[in-house]
Amino acid sequence: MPGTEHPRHSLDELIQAPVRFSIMATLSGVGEAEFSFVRDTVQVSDSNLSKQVTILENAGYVRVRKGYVGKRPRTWLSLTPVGRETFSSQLATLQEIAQQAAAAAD
Amino acid sequence: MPGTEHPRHSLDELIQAPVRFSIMATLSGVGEAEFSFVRDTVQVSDSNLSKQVTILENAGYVRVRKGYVGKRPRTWLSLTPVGRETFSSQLATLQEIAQQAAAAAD
DNA sequence: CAAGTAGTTTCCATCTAGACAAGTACTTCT
DNA sequence: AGAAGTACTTGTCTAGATGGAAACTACTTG
Repeated sequence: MPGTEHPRHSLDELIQAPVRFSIMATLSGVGEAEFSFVRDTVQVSDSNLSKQVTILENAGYVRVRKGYVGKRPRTWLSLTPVGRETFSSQLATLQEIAQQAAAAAD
Repeated sequence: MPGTEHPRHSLDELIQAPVRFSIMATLSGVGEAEFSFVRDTVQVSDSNLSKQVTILENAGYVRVRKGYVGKRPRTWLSLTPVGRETFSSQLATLQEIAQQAAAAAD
């Protein structure tokens, strides 16, 4: 099908990056996760996670909730509905790219 | 499910990059493809494809065969067995991540 | 001989991840 | 009370990745 745009072009650049993809993937598997849980799961430094989360938050993909456990501050992260939708269509696009290859084989 | 490793850890970063992922996807659907076919399918410049293919070749994922059509030089690309295996497990991992995400959405 | 083909390589400009250091605002320990 | 620790946040800096444009290679064709 010439003239058709390759599905790669509809990938979301923001969550293409491995670290952000991983943060989204981690959050997609749970409802809400603590900052430290995500940091340990993705294996990234505090500062890096903090920065990437800010980017994701500004994009409207991640919700940051601050509260306390006892008297200590704590941060919880979760996907917003938009973030969840975006991540799932990113995965769908990836599958589409994989399948488009099979179609081209004819 | 705490304590369980998130599937994202088994993603290969080399083929996480959209252009390389797309090249692998294109090649996975065919036995062997011409350089120009891949270039047009993935919609990437000659120079970019040439560079990415070198990276994939050095990684052992793509085989580059040079020959002639008539008297003109031509390059064919194909996945090596390792490349094919790597790409297919990348897809399986993506699928797994998608399923976890869907499960958490309930 | 000029132009074209099929890539390849170089130059460059941009973008980004991630390390490291320091800062903030408390809380807890001694 | 003062020192140390907790839970991030922010600033600075650098190495590496990306990709377009243009020059280059080695022929072939008009």
